Amino acid sequence: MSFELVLNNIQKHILLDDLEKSYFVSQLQEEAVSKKRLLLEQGNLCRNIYFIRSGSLRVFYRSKDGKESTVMFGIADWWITDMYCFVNKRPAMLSIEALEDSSVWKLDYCRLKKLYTEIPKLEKYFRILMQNAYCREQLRALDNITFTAEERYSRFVEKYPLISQKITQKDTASYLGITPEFLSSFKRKNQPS
Amino acid sequence: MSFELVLNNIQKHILLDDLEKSYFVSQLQEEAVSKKRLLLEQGNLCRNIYFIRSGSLRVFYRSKDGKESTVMFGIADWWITDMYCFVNKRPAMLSIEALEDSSVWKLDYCRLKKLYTEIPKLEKYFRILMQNAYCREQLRALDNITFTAEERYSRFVEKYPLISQKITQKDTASYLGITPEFLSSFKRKNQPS
DNA sequence: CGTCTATTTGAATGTACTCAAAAGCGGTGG
DNA sequence: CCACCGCTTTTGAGTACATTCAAATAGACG
Repeated sequence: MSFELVLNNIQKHILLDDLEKSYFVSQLQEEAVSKKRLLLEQGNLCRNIYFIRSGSLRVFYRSKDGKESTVMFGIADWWITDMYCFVNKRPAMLSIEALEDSSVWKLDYCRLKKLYTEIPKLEKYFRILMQNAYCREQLRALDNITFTAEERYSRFVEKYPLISQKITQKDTASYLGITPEFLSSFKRKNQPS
Repeated sequence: MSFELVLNNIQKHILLDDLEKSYFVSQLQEEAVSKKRLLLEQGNLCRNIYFIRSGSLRVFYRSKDGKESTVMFGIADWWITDMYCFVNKRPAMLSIEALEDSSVWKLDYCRLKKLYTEIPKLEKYFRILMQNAYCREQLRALDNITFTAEERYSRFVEKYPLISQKITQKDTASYLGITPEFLSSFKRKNQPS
């Protein structure tokens, strides 16, 4: 039942035979999240890593005083979780909310661990995913310390055109680490229509 | 000849037999970098990943107008490189300089690739390294968008006491994304001795 | 000892935030 | 289908955070 997306994603990096494929997908569990609902809530144990089948999600941190910082957005064909808490079996520091009705495949820690021993090639697959994620985050950190808010905004729009189109300015601001008011003010300045 | 450090690092995560160990270390090449010299220079092809035997290094980006942003610091027992350019065989965007006389083991892309096929367990090892690096960078990005410069500074000192002790304020500032003048000004404010 | 770079200090400026209020927009119920 | 409600976005004034530039001081190194 439509495991195409995740299997194609995997096969960009490694080759699985039919048995491995069917075993891999047998370990996935479907979950639907409707708009504005949380897939993971800050404080709860983060048991799963999620592959997004459809929809879009936002991973964010909420500080004690209520300020939200968006760590990442996820769309179809992306893996998403609170990685630190997932791999260390800690209560989540991050929440994951659906920006629209979404559907994911989830894989819990034990199953993933078992998969690594049963299909060692998956180590390579996830090694490459982690490697890409690392590079992405390092570039983001570099952007954060190098550019002004305005520059960061235009770089974000360029890099993630699909995502930046569908999210609200409030969420964009919380990803850039600025207030929605300030984002609004420099968008106006640049669109003097 | 003192491969202890790197072999111990590996054995925190996977088990290699003696043959694998000796093969692995046979692929490493030693390189010495004296203080202020560059191990990698922005623009040059980034062929290697480096394991730091001794000393300390700084990975940084220099923009056209000469402003430097420090991406990371590395001390003994850490792996370091311009990961994005290493895995994509691109000219380096980052430079790596020695903060003091240092010594590294280097491993080039081809050798690492060969090692992955010959000792598949290494996929797990690097998967874990990449996973940790990803988590670290994600937390850093979160810090950058959530906290003020002053808060980021004290969090940095707490998280990396060894590193923060040995580096200059100029380098600290370039890691935090602020000017040395501003770092100096709030350090004074908090130490009214 | 002298040179070079890092650090400090201060004034002026620019970037980004806070708070408050108004306007816009989407969803929901009557 | 329209009216209302809640949330997002806009706008502006005042403030705080952080930079720039310049000059003085302190430290490191040959």
